[in-house]
Amino acid sequence: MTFFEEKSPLKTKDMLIGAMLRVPSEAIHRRIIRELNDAGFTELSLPHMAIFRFPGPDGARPGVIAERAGMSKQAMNRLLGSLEDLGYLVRSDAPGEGRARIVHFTKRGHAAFAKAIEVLRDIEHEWIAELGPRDFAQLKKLLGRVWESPLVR
Amino acid sequence: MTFFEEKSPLKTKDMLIGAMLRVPSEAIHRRIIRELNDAGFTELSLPHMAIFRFPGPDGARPGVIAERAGMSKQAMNRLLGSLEDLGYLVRSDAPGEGRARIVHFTKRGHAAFAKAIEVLRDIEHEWIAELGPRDFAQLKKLLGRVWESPLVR
DNA sequence: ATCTCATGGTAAACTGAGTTTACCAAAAGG
DNA sequence: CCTTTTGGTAAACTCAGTTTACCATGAGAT
Repeated sequence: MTFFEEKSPLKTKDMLIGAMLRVPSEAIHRRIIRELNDAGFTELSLPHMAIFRFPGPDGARPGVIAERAGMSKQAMNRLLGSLEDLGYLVRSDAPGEGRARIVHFTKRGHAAFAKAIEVLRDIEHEWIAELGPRDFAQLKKLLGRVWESPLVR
Repeated sequence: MTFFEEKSPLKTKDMLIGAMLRVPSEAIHRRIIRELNDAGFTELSLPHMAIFRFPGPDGARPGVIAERAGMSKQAMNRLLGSLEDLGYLVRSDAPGEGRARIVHFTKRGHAAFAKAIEVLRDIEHEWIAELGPRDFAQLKKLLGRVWESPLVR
């Protein structure tokens, strides 16, 4: 029996905003990884998503990517190293900027990132089919207002 | 410079539903842990949230809690063990149900869980203040429709 | 010019959370 | 009874992330 098949179903009216955001967010997360794997990017796993997530690492410096992901430069650097070994990206020197380096996707990296966005767009279409285009647009608009507010910092 | 102070600000119109759900969701997550810690529940950390999250572990069996959290029984059992050591809960035999056990909050566990819900309610009030009660209700309604749909499975 | 400091990156040791593999105990069902 | 199913537990292993430490470059100060 899975969580969602329990005897007394969980009522959305009892739910607070935390769970209501978390559950679909995690579902999307899992789906992206699965579809990426199915599409041939088999080495990509959950931690790599810290790199692939919006707005993507291309053209950014490792420290900035780490900061976006909310993790240490060291951890991020290791992740980047593994993705470099796997041929998804390269780190090259940023000329005339001291020790700074810049991350660039390889062809494979671009392909994977494009696939992730494609999956996300598929998901949006499914949500549109479920909610209707009007309500989906409204949902995104409301989430956009949350994003732009100080609530999320 | 933090992520949110970048030169060219990230535009919500470029954003896909994944990031729009993930970012506030993670912000809420971090906030709850921080406030729990500040309120004296200093030992609670991110992994424990797999237990404290809706609908809470009280009265449930370890396997069910594991399933809800999407992790193995073994990992969950270790987490439960640590929370038992910390005095947040007890696992007792479920009489007449074989090897089954039942988790119950202690006083401290109840207090922590209540605090988490309180923080969530505070957050909801802040969102209401930002969006207005009408739009916030609309947001929750839309997320509720997503929850009840097959999209999230 | 050179010294000092700030910045960005890297490396190694440690920690800790989760999976895999394996096993035990109780009930159910032939 | 013997086998299967269910629920829980334990130990070894893996791996991601932090802490601690260090190196290289450029900028500003004296």
